[in-house]
Formats: sequence, structure tokens, C-alpha cells
Amino acid sequence: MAVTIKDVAHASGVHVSTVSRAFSAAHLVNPRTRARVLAAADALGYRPNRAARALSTRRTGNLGLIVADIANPFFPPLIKAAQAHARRSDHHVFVADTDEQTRVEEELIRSMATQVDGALLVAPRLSNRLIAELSADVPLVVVNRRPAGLPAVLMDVASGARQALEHLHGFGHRHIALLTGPRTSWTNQQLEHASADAAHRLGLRLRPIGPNQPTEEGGAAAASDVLATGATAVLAYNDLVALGLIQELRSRGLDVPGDLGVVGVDNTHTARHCSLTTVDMPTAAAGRAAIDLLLRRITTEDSPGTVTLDTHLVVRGSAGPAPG
Amino acid sequence: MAVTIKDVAHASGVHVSTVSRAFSAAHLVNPRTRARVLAAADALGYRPNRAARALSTRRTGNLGLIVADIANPFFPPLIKAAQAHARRSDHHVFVADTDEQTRVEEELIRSMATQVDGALLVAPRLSNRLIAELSADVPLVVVNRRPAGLPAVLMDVASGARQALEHLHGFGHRHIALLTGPRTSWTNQQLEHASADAAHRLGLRLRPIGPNQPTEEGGAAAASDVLATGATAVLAYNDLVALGLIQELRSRGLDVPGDLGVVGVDNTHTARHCSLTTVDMPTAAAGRAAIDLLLRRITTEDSPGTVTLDTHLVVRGSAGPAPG
DNA sequence: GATGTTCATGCAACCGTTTGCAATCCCCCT
DNA sequence: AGGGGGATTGCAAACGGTTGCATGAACATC
Repeated sequence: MAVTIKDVAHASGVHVSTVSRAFSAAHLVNPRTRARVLAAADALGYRPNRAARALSTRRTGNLGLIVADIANPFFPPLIKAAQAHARRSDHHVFVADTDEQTRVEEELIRSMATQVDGALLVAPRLSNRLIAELSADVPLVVVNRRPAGLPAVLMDVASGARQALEHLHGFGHRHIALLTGPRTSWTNQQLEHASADAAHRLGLRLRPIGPNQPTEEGGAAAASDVLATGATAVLAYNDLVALGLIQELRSRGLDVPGDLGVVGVDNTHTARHCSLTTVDMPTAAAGRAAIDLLLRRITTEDSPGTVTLDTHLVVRGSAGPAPG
Repeated sequence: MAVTIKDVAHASGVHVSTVSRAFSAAHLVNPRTRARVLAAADALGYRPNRAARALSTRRTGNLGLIVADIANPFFPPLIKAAQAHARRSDHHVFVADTDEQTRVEEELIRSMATQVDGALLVAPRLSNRLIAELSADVPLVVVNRRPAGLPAVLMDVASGARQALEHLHGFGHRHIALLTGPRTSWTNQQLEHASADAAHRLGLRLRPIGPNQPTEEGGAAAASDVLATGATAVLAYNDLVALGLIQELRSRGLDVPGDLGVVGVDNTHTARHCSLTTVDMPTAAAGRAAIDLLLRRITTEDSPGTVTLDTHLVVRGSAGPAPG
């Protein structure tokens, strides 16, 4: 059996309420008594039961973190940073993977609601309406989404996309395919918008193709469509799509960047190794910022605003001079 | 305020205990009453409070999952599989990252102990003694470790290592460097052992170098030592190390696999894209198996044994014929 | 010496749910 | 008619903490 506050009280000859205060309201108990209590607690190996504490305080000390696909290398650095940051204020982070399914996402948020103080939705696929509805049950902060009234952390992919197109333009590319991602993804909308704008400004022909699955399979599946457009370069929704496309192109005997330039988005670990030119997303910073917003939201009732983080192009070897 | 069992009881005109039973012991309540209760619960949007339930049942419905570095691509597939599998039996998984620090690992296990029914330790860095001690507080299952008396899932890296050395031998390599990992890692011990055996059997010279950090930095840092040995091929502790080494070698103007062959371990997502020859680790299967063991351990008091999973070499392009 | 303050502690209710026990009702059997 | 037994439900005590209120001691104030 686990040792409880009662055992500690008995061992140190005080009432349970004094033990409780010794831990959570030090200034209300005599320093000598407190020392005695802490010593007893230590000797017995007492650890407060968070579930029990949650019952009276309505604070679990846990935070939820919901992602679409933990195996997508975009997420782990964000998760890691968020966890480390949350630990500093003695909060645990509960990570859940929705497998890109909105049904699962909703269910997870609902069933988390009772055991966390708040949750982070990273690149959610849910509709804004549903997110707003769920936020009545549990304080929510979103990353890469902009639902009315909710605190959000945004990675401004627009600036990165502009830089990417300028980069390709500088290499002489004039006809570019854009592999789009899930329609409900805010990032994807930003990307489409910003790319269209920049293409127009630079006099590029931009051909959107999609929506594609945000995975390697999605990229590979789009290869034929890309080739059919006659574009000389591709901007992909994310690194996974870019890498899937590259692999498929190479297996068809094409050369990247020789025959076709490819630029990704995310700057994942994998991109660094595969020499992929890509747009860097500040995932770790976003994770920390989101935790900050969430904790503020939970402790003070006011709803903090929106944090926007910059992105920028990282030039590597997957895009070069336009052929011909 | 959240809706509780009391509200449901009031709305459906029964006692709270009946509501409770309607949810958790259906056979004890009249079907018609039950239907009425469920309807009321549904109308009010009632969701049981898991923390409160945990208090009386001593079951939280949560499982812990502790990894050294969530950003190491080895882990996410395991985490994902474990989570999906646990969800089927209505369990949530609490993932925590120790940052490769044993102090943090111990602290995390301790503070998780009260809020989970059991925990999975994946490739722990803790000593066997400490793991045994902690397992008194909370049921533990380990992956890639073999502490006395604890259920474990092992990925038999030995068979993969043998295949890797045979593969290199077949390409004419006769002098091979082995980049070792953390000393407390069971996988590393297996790898060293199996490699030495296989090398002896095949008549290879095997030169261990390490311990190295199990990261790209670790691999890059070992480049000079590797070159100093005069080996023509390298077997690395994991893919990260292998990729870090390759990157460093290439930046020094060397060709991989031309000048030096490199083989990794893990078969991560990144390895697939970087054309790295590597030993496949069945991470998803291990995640599922570990959850099964843990749930069995929790529900029945007996301690199930050990599950061993096979590994095998995946041949790609980072190792070829020996030079000369 | 009566009164007021402050500090430290105990008491008991409460958080939301489960569960052993007791009470009631209905049905069947002799 | 009386009694046994199963089904259904209510009652109340936990589970491990927190917290508003009451109590009492020590001390200062006038």
C-alpha cells in the first residue's frame, strides 16, 4: 500500500491538515513543526497523490498535447520542448496521437478534459466550430490555427514560402508546382495564399496540386501529376511530402535537383540529412510559447492573445538552376 | 462547472449509486432504469471524472511511457503503436522524455507512480538495482533491457549485427570499426557481444570505439578515431550515429560508401530516405507487445515473462565493396 | 486585568466516484 | 399463509487530499 498523508500525520504526531499545509501552504505552519513533518514524510517515502489533490483543488497539474501524427518528424521537437518547459512549473504533459482522424481527435480531447488543466492542439484538423465548443470543457491553446477567441501560436509559413519562391525564381525557375496538404490545415491555407501572392508578384506560373496526404506516400503519389504540369520546381506542403516525391522521381530515373528542384517545409531532422532545401519552422520555440500561453490561460482567467513566429528558408541541395 | 454523477442522478430520479452502476456494472441495474440514466447522462453531457474514480478503484486508466529522447526517430513509431494499442483497452498513455539523464528518469518515474497504473521503460539508462527498487512503487515493464524479475520486450539486435557483419564480409571488408553507445544500454552490450562473436567467426578484425553519444554529434565526433583505425567499414550503435558520421566524413571529402562503408541500427524513417544500410528494429511490434505485458501484469498479479523479437538487416546504399 | 491580535493547529465538510451492506419488492414453492 | 430467494435500489463509508472555520495559546496594548 502506498503511504498517505495520514501515515505521515501519525508518524509526526500532528493532524492531517497540518501535513497538508506543510506541503502546500508552508507559511501557515510553524517552521519547527514543518521540519518534523517533512522529515517524517521523507523517512516514509511519502508522495502526494495527485489524483486526490485534483479532486479538491480542481487542478490536476497535467496538460494535454494533441498531435496528428507523432511519427511525423515535425512534431517531436515541439513535444520535447513543450514537455521540458512544462516540467519547470511542475506540470506533466500527456501526449496523444490522433492518427490524422478528426473523430479520434475529438474523442481524445473529450476524454482528456477531466484529467488535464488544459490542452494544446497542434495543427488540429477539427473545424473551428468544434474547437470552440470543446474549449468550453477544457482550456485550449492551438498551434498553427487561428480560431476566434482562442490563444494561438502561429508559425508564419508565409514569409518562408515567399523566400522559397524568390529562391527558385533566382535560379531561373518560372513554372512551379505547389503540392498542397490537408484542406483544413491552417498552414496549408497560408501556404497556398502566400505562394499565390508571391508567384503573382514575381511573375511565376504556379500550379497547385492536391490536396495530398501529408506523408511520403502523398508525395510519391503526386509524382505523375507533377511531371504532367511541366513545372521545373516544386514547393511541397512539408518535408515528408517532398522526400516522398523525391524518392519516387529518382526511382523513375529523374535527377533532383538536376531535372526538377524540390523545396519542403518544416526543416525536420530528416531534411537536414537528405540535403533538402526547406523552410525552417521554429517548432521548439512554438512548443515553449504555447505552454506559456496555456499556463497563463489557466492561472489567470484572461485570454492571452496570439504569438507569431517567423520562418525562413534553409538552402541546401535539393533545388538548383532551372534546366534548359 | 462540470456535470457530475449527482446531476445525472437528480435528473433521472435515482440515487448516485445507481448512476454509478449504470456505467460500471450494467448487470446490477434494471435495463429500463439504466436506459433512463444513460439518456439523462447523454442529455447533460456527463463524462465520468477519472481522477475521482481512480481514488476509489485505485485504477487510473493511465499508463506511463518513458523514453530517453523523443526526438530520436527510433522512439516515435514505438510510442505511436503503444498508444494506439493501449487505447483499445481504454487506457491513456503518458509520454515523458528524460533527456538521456538518469536523474530525470528516476524523478519522472517517481512522480508518475501515483497517476498511472503501470509504466513502460524504453531503453532505460537506470541501473538494474534502481529499476527493481522503483518497480515496488509501480508495475514496470521494460523494453530492451533485462532486469531480474521484470517482464521485458527485447529486440534481438544480435541477429541483425551478425547479418550486418556477414554482409560487410561478403563485400570484402576485413577490418571494421564498431561505434559503441552508452555503456548502460542493454542494446549496446548485445551489439558489442554479438559483433565480437561474429567477427571472430568470420575472421574479421573488429575495433570498438566508444562510448559515443547516441546522437549525430556522437557520430560526427568519432570520425577522426574511425579514420585512424584504418577500418574500411563501420557498424554504428544507431542510425543517428551513422548519419552523423557520414555527414562528417563527406564534409571531409570522403565518399560513402566508396571510401568507407557505414551500417546503422534502428531503420528509422531517416535511414530510409538517406539510403542507409541498417538493422531493422521492430519498434511498433515491441510497443504493442510491451503494452500487452504491462496490462497483463496489472490485471493479473502474475508476472509474465520475456518477449524476444527478431531483427534483420536492410540493405541499402551506404555500404558497398571494400576499396582496393 | 480585560481586551484584542496574531499564530499555529485541529475539526469536519467536501471534491466525484465506488461498493459492501441493508432494505424493499416481487415471485415461486410448499 | 408463510418463507426463501433473486432482483433492484438506496444508504453511507470509504479513497487521499484541501480548506473555511473554530479553538486555544502567547503576547501586546491600554
